[in-house]
Amino acid sequence: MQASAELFRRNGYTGTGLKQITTEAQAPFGSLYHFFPGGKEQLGDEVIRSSGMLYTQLFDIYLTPAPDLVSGIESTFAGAGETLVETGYADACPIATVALEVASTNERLREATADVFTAWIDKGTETFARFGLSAEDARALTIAVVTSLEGAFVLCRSLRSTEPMAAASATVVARARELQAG
Amino acid sequence: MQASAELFRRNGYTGTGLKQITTEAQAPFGSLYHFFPGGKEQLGDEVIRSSGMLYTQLFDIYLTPAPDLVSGIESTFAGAGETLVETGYADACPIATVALEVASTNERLREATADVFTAWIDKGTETFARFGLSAEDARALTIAVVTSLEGAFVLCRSLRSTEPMAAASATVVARARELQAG
DNA sequence: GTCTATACAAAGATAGAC
DNA sequence: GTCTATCTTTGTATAGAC
Repeated sequence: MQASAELFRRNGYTGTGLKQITTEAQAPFGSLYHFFPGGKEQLGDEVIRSSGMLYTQLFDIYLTPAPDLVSGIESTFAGAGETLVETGYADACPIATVALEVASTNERLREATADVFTAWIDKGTETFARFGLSAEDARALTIAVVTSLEGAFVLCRSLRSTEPMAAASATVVARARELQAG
Repeated sequence: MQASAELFRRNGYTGTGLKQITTEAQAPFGSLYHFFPGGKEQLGDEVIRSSGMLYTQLFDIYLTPAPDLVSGIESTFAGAGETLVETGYADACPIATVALEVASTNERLREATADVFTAWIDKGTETFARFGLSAEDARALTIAVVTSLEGAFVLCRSLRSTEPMAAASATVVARARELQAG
């Protein structure tokens, strides 16, 4: 399950074989179908949900303890950039690659990714509201953070540079200042 | 080639079979290896570059003729949102899915996607500079546009909603205003 | 030179031995 | 109940008929 998340994140859903997963996890092949009778799709579903939900806590790590909105956003993007560099631009969003792969091809998995993004947005909205934003503005800013992060991951991983992460950070900060000014 | 681009965009690189491509294109299987001796990787390389470079002209369509920076950006995001809705959230960026899939698994294709993004950034920087921004600011704003679009595609396709596109648009507009004010 | 037919490996899935 | 061995399909790639 841990190994699956890692492989899906780096190689995608269609790019990861079940044999590869059991080999990596040092588990016998048959046991996979014991724990996941629904096969690859059930495994994918559960991996998306668990690894996605795990990321919800990043809001608590980076944003909740921040002294103000702007510094919270800046440290979030800085943290994402560091992770990218430390892992050789491999580890980024746990579900982005899979989300794009399945969006038009597998409805069950598409819904799983949608549920994860929805959870992130709800959590972020709640967190940003504590900084004095209206519910509407807090939601818009959260979506801005998530979309900018996701887009930055695409460009950073392709270009092997953190420049897009910095540009994305400055952009969201500008929006945060604008919303905070009212 | 046209059919390949369509399939790669919707199903990804690993998710698209060569037989699927020749069937869709109503071409005999053998002819694929006649035109692409390098097999799937060469085909992928050429599809990424050609479909990616084709998108460069979107800068000329949406941004160049715009009366000002903000309305140009707004019409770009609005256009992306319309395309998404019209195609049932299938067609978005021609290379995003593939870019994430190959970023850590296929160096040749990763470079192809990087070359495309670099071309977009250079083209956008040039376009934005005409609106009076410094080269540095024009580049930062271009990267903001591309990352926000890419991230919005991820969320919009997963959630089947254009809300992220609207949030991304407002965010980039805020940054554009900030840069223009100096 | 085009294309059909096939080779060979790897995919997902299952049956049956332990 | 766990896992090995196998089945079927699908993938990429190629050889050879026309």
